[in-house]
Amino acid sequence: MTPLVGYVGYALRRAQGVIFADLSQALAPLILRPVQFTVLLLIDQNPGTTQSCVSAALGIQKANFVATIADLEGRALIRRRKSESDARSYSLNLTPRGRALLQRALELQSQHEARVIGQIGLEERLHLLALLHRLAQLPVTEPVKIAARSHPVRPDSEHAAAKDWQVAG
Amino acid sequence: MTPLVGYVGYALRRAQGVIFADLSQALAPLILRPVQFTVLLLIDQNPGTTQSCVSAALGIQKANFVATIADLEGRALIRRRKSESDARSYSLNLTPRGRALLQRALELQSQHEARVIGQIGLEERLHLLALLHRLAQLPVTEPVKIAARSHPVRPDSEHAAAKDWQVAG
DNA sequence: AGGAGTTAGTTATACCAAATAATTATCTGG
DNA sequence: CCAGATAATTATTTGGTATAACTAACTCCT
Repeated sequence: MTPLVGYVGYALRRAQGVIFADLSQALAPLILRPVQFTVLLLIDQNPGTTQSCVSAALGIQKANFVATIADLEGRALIRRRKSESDARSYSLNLTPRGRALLQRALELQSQHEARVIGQIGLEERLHLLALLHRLAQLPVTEPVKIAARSHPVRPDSEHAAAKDWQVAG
Repeated sequence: MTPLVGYVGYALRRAQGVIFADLSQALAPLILRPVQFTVLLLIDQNPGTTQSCVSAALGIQKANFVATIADLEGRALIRRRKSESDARSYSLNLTPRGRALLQRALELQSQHEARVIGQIGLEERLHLLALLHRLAQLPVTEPVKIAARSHPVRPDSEHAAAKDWQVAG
């Protein structure tokens, strides 16, 4: 029933879902989601960076990034201070607590990568990363949105719900 | 700013997004989304199949599949008939119009795959598919959901500055 | 034959991620 | 100094997914 396995798009989607689930599971004990982990990591490696920088690096719109950063601050994992050089922006740093949590997260994440290596091997993992990197460089034309459906489910149905666009993070 | 490229999860996510966008774009002239394309393809290759079969094959919950199938039927691309052998289910088939559209979609999709090959080459594409297949076989423990944020934004945030956001509990 | 339990399809609902637009405060370049 | 750009925030909308409940029809078991 699934001759789709021969399509790159489908295979990518499947693999992405599995890997994401595994990483989510790995970080769950820390009450950290993958995106939160990467935010901590980026701040750690770029002390004093700003919300705009981090969100841009992750491809997240700054508006949607506010709640994420506010949560991490609320958990005392990061600190936000008015930037000296630019009063509009905040400079972000990890708190000692954030650094400690990141340390534990990195261990869990390396166990996750170890599972990946268990599936495909050390050398093939590097090969995969190279291939994915090349794929990601395919020129992206501006995403044209298609209406969820051309015809209402039921003409008389008030708000026919249900959508069919895939992709999740 | 992105040392994340060395992580399989991140690289997968990026590549998946780009490839999905390219396929979406490719199918846009037909007002077909990737998932609709795959539904048509599966029905074409499994004439008389049911909604449950198709939705299960695609990993979509049957409840969320209703609107998708209703739309395709509304566009006269598929036909739904009460199954003879099981009056609960519908048997699905493409209409001539659906078959014609699928044909055009397949051409556009093969152009899409050609672009993929343009990025990584014919042989490497097969290699990639094999690697992704192995990744997808990583045992998935039941996805443990983590709350989007542990500390919800204040409900009455009319005059709430960022620093006022509270730690819930 | 007949009821218990199951399955196909449907509806309604809730949740969450992402996109958009508008606002305020601040910076920068001519 | 002012016009325009930028950082952060808020509110809102949209789209995908998950869940529960319901109806109708099937299966199995005795």
